[in-house]
Amino acid sequence: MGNFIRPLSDAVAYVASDDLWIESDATRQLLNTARLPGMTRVVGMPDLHPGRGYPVGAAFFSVNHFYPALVGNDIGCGMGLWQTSLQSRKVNLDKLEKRAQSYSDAAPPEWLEAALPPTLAAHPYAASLGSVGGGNHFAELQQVESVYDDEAVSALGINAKQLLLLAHSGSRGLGQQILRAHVERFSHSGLEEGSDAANDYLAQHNDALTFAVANRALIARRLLEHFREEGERLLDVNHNLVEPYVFNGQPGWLHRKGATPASCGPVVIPGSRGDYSYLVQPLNSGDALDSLAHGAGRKWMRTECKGRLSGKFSPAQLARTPLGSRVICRDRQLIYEEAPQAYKSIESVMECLTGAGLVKPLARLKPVLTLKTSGERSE
DNA sequence: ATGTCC
Repeated sequence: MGNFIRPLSDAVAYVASDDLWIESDATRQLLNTARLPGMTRVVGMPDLHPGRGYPVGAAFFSVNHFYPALVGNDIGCGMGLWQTSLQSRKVNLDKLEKRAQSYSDAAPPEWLEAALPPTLAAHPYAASLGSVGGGNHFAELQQVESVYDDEAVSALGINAKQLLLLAHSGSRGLGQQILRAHVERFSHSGLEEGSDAANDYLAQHNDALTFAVANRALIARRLLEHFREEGERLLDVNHNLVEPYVFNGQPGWLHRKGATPASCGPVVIPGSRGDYSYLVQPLNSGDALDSLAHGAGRKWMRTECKGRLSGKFSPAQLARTPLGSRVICRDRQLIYEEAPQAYKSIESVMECLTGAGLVKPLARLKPVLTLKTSGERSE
């Protein structure tokens, strides 16, 4: 067990194995971030990779102060899973792909007007609701490929003969605006627990969490309506946030920067669009700050993907994956940035999580159709 | 990551 949770210093550890790809830049960022005042425990997940100053795929515990800059711009980013009424064996992939081509990521204003409750309709960022966005966000139809625990899978409300819908998105422009306003006043320094500035940030942050959960629900609702299917939400968890937490009996603040909570029941650890995803039951993981990987994690920087892949693959070729799934993405740059080759293998990440005793796999999910329909971007 | 720098 201890072999998979590896110490880097007194306060810092990371979950890894000999077969896992971890960039030295990422562990360097992990150690740097651990030096912030008040930081007492830092754990890198197996999907750890370098970010802008702070690494992605890690959990950070601090006392007395917390750090909005560490949470980042996408406050409330997370994963929602829906059971759909689409029968797996009846799916015609060509037809499904064609139907998805006519889906636009931005929700029509008249649709939003009818769909939003009054509290959300009045929100300044209401126009973003129901849209997936860019970067690593996606909506994906998945087939239940293997079930390892029938009872747990049924208890979640899953019908293994019907497709699942996984939505990965966040608070869109809202979180961006909250971070920008914070950094303008306080740069990257922390906020003192209980101060007016801290309470003000937390109020905005919590609004963004609610907004992000609603966004994922509206994405699912729009997609299900588009395919004329029914659906039911099975789970929804945030992996970018800061929350009160007690570590070794000491109250403080847990920052999740791409770190899925292990304390909210079963969750999905998604692989890249060309790889499997795993539905898992989290196990006790106080050593890992009650956190899990939030995906496979990047292997290549965004800026190097097109150069490494465009000579070998056309965008049309990358719209079909090794597992037979289809990808809808109108942004030619993103097709390369989000290619399966740019990500670690999900098996290598899962080996670390199971090896460290952090999860029990419940089912393996195979991608069928991945949607990333954000608009054209030239270069 | 982003109602993304016009």
